[in-house]
Amino acid sequence: MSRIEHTDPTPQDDAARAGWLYYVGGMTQDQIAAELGVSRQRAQRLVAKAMADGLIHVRLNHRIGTCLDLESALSDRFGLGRCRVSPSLGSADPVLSIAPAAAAELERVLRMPDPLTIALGTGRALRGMVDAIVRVDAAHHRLVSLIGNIAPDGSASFFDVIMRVSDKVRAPHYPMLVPVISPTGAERDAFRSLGPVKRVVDLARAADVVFVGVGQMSDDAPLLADGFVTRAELDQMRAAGAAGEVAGWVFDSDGQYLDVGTNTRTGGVRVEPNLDRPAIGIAAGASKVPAVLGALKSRIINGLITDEPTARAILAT
Amino acid sequence: MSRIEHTDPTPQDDAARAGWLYYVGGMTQDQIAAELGVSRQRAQRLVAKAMADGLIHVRLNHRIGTCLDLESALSDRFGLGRCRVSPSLGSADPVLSIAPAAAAELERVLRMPDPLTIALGTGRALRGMVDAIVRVDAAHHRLVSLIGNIAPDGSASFFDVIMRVSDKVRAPHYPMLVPVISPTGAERDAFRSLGPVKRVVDLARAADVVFVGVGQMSDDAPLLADGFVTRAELDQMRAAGAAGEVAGWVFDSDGQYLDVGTNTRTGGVRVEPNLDRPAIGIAAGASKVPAVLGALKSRIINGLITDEPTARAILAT
DNA sequence: TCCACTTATGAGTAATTGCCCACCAAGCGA
DNA sequence: TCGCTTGGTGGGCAATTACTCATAAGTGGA
Repeated sequence: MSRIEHTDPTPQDDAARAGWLYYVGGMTQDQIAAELGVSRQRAQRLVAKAMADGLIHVRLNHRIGTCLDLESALSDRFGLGRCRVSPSLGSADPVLSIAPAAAAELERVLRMPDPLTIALGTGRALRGMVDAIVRVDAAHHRLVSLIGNIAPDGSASFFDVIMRVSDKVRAPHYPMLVPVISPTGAERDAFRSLGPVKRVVDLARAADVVFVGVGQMSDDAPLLADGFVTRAELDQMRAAGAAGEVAGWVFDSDGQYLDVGTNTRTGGVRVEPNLDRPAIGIAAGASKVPAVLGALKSRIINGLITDEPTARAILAT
Repeated sequence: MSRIEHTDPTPQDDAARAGWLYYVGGMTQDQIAAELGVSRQRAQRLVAKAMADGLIHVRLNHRIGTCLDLESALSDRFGLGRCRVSPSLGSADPVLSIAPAAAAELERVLRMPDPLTIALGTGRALRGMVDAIVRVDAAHHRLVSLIGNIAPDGSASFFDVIMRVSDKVRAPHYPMLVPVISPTGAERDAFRSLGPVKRVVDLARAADVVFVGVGQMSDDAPLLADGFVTRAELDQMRAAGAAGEVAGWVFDSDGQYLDVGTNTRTGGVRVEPNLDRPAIGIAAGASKVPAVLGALKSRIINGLITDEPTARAILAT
């Protein structure tokens, strides 16, 4: 008889087991309570915890006809290499809708056997994507950040997309150790001239795949909400035609990068239009439509993951 | 403005959408009913249908410590290349427990970019695995059956594992057009000498990966239940030491193939012990323990996907 | 055209779940 | 030691969901 190492189940183990019994086994919480020898209330809490901790992954295994139609319409019009349209979730946060689709796409890339350099932006959509991916082993890939990781207030909490992916898939990650937006162009250039920064910049520029969010420049602009640009700067850039932003780089409604405002001081790497490698935009929401449209027009992104209402709105223009 | 092809949503589309809203969006059935413009009862039925049709995939994204311990104990003892132990689902059918784990493993293989020949057996466990896989595009692989597809009663319904995989992943499939077990050895040999059969046999023998169920030889033997062997043949083989069966080929408690009973008339390809390629057994249940143990001992299988109680029982011997 | 038969629908109802709250036990600073 | 916070527990209850059943709506064959 073999000896089995006996490790005590952690709270997460219990939650995982409860979630397993509930979602896969289809048992009632009463039955789970009996099986695990705990109270029904505890079983309920374990099941809820399993969900909250993302231990249980739910994914839709059916392409809804309407969404497929939208995908092909978008692909045709903008010549996209990759396009996914998730069904709407009604009035709920659209990030919830696109996160699983984005996660599936990132996983697909991560599962490629040849070593790749994967460049990532930031933002709520990317963050949702990361939370939704399952742990896969992808230690042969390199993850590189497109955007600086030094925030005006010094906090870096918003910029842990790359770190979280790295955590989950054990791939080496290369954060870009520069301010997202420097106070002056000179300071930005000073950072850029540092050897380690240069290397990360070169890596990002040569990335085999790019995943980015797309920011709007309306009053709810992420750049404004997160304190990277002031209201005055936002107004100035809007006056110059700003319609959207990718990795902090602002462009107009035709997807042409501007030469004004914070664009002269942005620290990260710009995603060049017409890349010959996949540059996938992940964005949904009514206010993002002009931004996404611009990025699609000039092919700053050549792939799109969005939701149904956004897809319709883009096609309606 | 682009023209969007407008295909009417199929019943499955509605079900998928309802399931999406319910499981991903976390909406109540009342809300879904309002969103889709149907009655609450209909929403409930759509959600149930989405689940029943396998449109919603639920998977556990956490390795429970206890199961990891069992996996390493099994790997150590039997020198396994691959080993997965699923948490038990209590008294529920163990196939439900191992199917998702088996599906994940098959998907992993299907996602490999180099063309592979994948050999498959049959049985309830394999059938469960197939039902649990998601649609991936794997047209570059070839699927080959290890076991004949002509049943004594002429029906082939039980043998559609390979066809179902093929359906889901669009890979070419090569069924073995011979009786599972022929009435006489001579007839079996006659089938085997046919050109098309020979080619499938050669393909199966050279398979890069093998997935098989493991059958028990106790009174609930699948071979008996499905009418491939008679009670008398079963008793004869048991008297000769039969402990289990893989792809219809019967072996003893040490995993040595027997030369008696139906083994002289079995139509399919035998999985040879000590393959240098993965041969993964998918089996769980108390009555299968001696069979699995035998197959592990002689390395007819060098990988195992099972559940917690079965793993414990195997290790307790 | 009608009838037997299957299939879908909505009402009602029992089971199940999510959540609030009062309680308890352990840890901790005064 | 005491009072306080923190984290967990189970009772109770309202909300939500699953199931049963009677009925309506089709469907194919005579």
